[in-house]
Amino acid sequence: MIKKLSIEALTQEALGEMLPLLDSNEKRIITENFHIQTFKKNEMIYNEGEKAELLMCLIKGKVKIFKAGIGGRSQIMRLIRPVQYFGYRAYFAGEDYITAASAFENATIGFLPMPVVDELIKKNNRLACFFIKELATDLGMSDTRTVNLTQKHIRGRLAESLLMLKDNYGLEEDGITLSIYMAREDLANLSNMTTSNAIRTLSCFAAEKIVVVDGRKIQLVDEAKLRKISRFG
Amino acid sequence: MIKKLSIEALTQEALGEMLPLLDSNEKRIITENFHIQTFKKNEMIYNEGEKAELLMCLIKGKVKIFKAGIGGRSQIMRLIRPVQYFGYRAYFAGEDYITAASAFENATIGFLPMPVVDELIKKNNRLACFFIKELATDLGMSDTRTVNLTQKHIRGRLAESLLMLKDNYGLEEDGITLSIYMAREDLANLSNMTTSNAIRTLSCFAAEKIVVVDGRKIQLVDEAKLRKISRFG
DNA sequence: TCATAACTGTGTTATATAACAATGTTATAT
DNA sequence: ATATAACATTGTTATATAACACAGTTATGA
Repeated sequence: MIKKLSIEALTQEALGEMLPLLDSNEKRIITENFHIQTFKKNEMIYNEGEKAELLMCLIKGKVKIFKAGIGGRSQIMRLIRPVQYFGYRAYFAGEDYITAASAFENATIGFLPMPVVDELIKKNNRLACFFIKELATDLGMSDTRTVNLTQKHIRGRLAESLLMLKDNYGLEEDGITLSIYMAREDLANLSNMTTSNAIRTLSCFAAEKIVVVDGRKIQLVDEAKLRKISRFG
Repeated sequence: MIKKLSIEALTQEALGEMLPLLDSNEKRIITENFHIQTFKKNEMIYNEGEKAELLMCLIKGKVKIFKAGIGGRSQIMRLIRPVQYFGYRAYFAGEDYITAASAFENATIGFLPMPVVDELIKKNNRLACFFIKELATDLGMSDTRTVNLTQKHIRGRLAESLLMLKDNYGLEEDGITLSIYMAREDLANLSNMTTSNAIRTLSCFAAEKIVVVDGRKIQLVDEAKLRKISRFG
């Protein structure tokens, strides 16, 4: 579907929520500076420590933003879905990247140089407000996440992650299967636990009929219970 | 010093970093809508769940932003110093407060209704960019904090906190005494550990001649070592 | 189609840290 | 000056979870 579209159409697609905020001249500026790139599953999009110079827009696929922790342990900070923007925070803060991003599955990403974005927001206040809202929302989620990851027990953290995956990527047509298929290791990195414990705890949930697990396919059978465990489990 | 200033002067003071970004008309609008309030030590400034309607500016004193966790355990998210803005994130995100704020010591705070801020931002792009930068910086710190609190061991977390306190509030004239005097419980809430462990670990640091502790007065004797422990201890 | 690697699953052990308890110390208020 | 409460300290025990090890399973690619 998307892959059949022209570059122009892809650019339009990539404007996403920003589209209604732009006039035709601004759209022209964007189109002229925009480029699109595809990434294979697990391919790095940017690395910790690199200079941040591009606004990125996920057009297709899934992307994970993560941070290397102590001893090679990585922590998934957030997951991006189409059409969402990412990669711009560091530039706005005047920093290099403090996170890394990789394609969780094959992905199509649009890029726009941040200086261009900067020019645009200096003239278009609604666009500036868009970024303010994005950042404010992300900051709230990050703060909530900090407390969840530090204070909840392992069951609560996993339950929380499963619910977050549902909110973020939704379910298959059957209405209970998570639309994202992740390795146990990623589930662990998302929930701040070891892979072994992610596996064990997920098995527990399955034994308690809260989820049905078939390989990487996870069905949320008893969402109410999951929510209860997430609140305090 | 500050307490002798007029309301007008206090307002000026409260504009802080925003001041150079404003024209005289904007300053007038702010002055007309601005009000100032003092808070006693430990007094609540806003609570979790309340509607967020005011931009706050700490003119004098210290403020802690915290979040109630599981079982009454509270997590200090960040500490505010003069002149810094806070309390605006939730409004921008269209949410109610997800954190609470209280005066860590007697504080003077300026308030400006967020709708006024919104109006100003819509017309003054440099002001909008100011908030973008603030939010982007805070988001970066929050992400870093998430990994620090979840992955570092107890010594590393405490060391990290001590260094953060130094960065945030600086040192007394002697060049080694932290300018903030906090209860062990607060140090614990900052570092995601129990009060007992904050006390124990701080005693350890003292025994290792990394710090000198005298009640709530903490001297950073060996900052290099503290930094090393923070990186991995 | 076989070899290799990546992933999943399970059991065991070690350990960091919370939980609890009890006591000492220092502020605060009357 | 004394009572009361808040805070600091120390020790002990319990426990959640990491660390490790090994085996089985499923992809991957030559």
